[in-house]
Amino acid sequence: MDDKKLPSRQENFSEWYNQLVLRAEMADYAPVRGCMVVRPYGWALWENIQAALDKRFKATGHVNAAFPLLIPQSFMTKEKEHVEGFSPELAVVTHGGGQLLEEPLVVRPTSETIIGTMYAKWIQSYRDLPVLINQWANVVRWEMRTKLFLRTLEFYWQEGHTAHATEQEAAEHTQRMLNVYTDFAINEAAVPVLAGQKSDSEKFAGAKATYSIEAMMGDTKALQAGTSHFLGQNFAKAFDIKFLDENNQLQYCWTTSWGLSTRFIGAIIMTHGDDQGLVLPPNLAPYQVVIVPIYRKDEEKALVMETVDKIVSGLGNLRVFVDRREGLTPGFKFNDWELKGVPLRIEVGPKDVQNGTLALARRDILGKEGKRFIPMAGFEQAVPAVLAEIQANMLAKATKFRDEHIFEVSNYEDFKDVVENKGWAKVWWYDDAANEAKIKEETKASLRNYAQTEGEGVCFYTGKKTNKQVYFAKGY
RNA sequence: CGGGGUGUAGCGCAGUCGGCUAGCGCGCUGCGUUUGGGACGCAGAGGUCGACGGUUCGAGUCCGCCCACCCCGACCA
Repeated sequence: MDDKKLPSRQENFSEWYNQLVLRAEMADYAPVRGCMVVRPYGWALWENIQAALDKRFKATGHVNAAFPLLIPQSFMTKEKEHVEGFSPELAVVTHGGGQLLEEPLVVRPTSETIIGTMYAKWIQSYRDLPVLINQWANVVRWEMRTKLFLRTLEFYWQEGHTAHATEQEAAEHTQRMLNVYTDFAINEAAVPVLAGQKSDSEKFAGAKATYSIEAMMGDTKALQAGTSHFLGQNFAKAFDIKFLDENNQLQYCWTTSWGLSTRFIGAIIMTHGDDQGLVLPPNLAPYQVVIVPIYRKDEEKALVMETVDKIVSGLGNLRVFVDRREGLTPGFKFNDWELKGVPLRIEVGPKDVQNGTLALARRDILGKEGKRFIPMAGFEQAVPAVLAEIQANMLAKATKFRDEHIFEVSNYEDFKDVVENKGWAKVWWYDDAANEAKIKEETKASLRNYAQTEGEGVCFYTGKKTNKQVYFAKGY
């Protein structure tokens, strides 16, 4: 850990990730197995993710609320598939106030049941619909194997829960929120994702249909980065969520739920990070710009800091951090902020003050290539412009990488080679849960989601005609 | 739950065949010199060697049991 350099992604991607998360001070291991502490720098990134999503939720008509952490155990058993899916991973509270509880309480693994219960109480008429509520919350799932951000016993997320009068409206809303996630991932996080429906075997416990956004990590493994579920009337029936329609007919609601979690931080790290550390997209980075002042003597310091102050006030709308730490060399600070992934570094030294210039160093392009001097005059426009370039470049780079690692194959031999050594396989697929399970068993690759496809082809596995194309890949 | 690994200073590690005062690097504190790509000198602080039990004149070291964490597999946002 005290080695200056990280392990390279090439030689050990997993170790690279673990050390990076710790050393960049994103998170730390908690005293309880499988739990993590999200450190201030990691949480600041999460806050920016929250802000970007929350803005989009509000724009699509949602309001925020908070539902309780503890759920009566009996609630979890009301929807058949939901129980089966979640019972293995529930944390259960059996005692309270020193007494054995009459009914155990589960710590929410997700909130469909408790929110469904409340919706049943609140919804009477079609005039009450739709109900569009989101909550920012923590949830607990007792996972066997954990990894910082990607899978921990407790994690933070948002879960949206909506109730609608018609099937079509609920189905459209499921799609709308999937689009919101896609837009967020691409335009804020610069994480190119493929949005599509999950196979039946991969769908949410209790859903009619699950949709996901799938991202490709730097080791070409797939990460489910967000999900949107069409719940049909499953939960409405289990929790008695009913309304009277315009014709005075009693009907069950159609509901949806959708979530995106702190796992997304893992997606950002593994999509953009390099051997030098994190590379954070300007739109979400806790600090968009770090200024490293360079000086030797007090006279120089005074001059340099005067310029630094000018820059800070000139960049009032940006998240700027000035590294005022004494006793560290500029070189150390450069490396330190590169590890932390700050998109743009501004160096201000005596020579710059004298020449009326600033040195800009881009995080997405290391070394001399990414370093250039700009005139002090007009930096207020130049700096945001560079940030926009970085944002665009990061997306382009990640998209190129992803596209270069997706291969269309038409037979099982090629398929195995691709998912084992090359990346994702895009194939024509005739739905068959047994075959899907067999492929997963044999190759470790899972069906990520259905591609947006037109036309017809021949299933690579069965040779049957089909109009569906899917992505298979090893996943996190 | 299976397989592998690791527990010695905040972090990373060494500690030989059981031996006397438990060491190294980084970090940390103080002072000075440094500062445009991971600075240096000097002086310091910091340890129930994961826990329990055993063998022994003597245990970080040997034996037993337990615990914790990490990695790889079966499940998952």
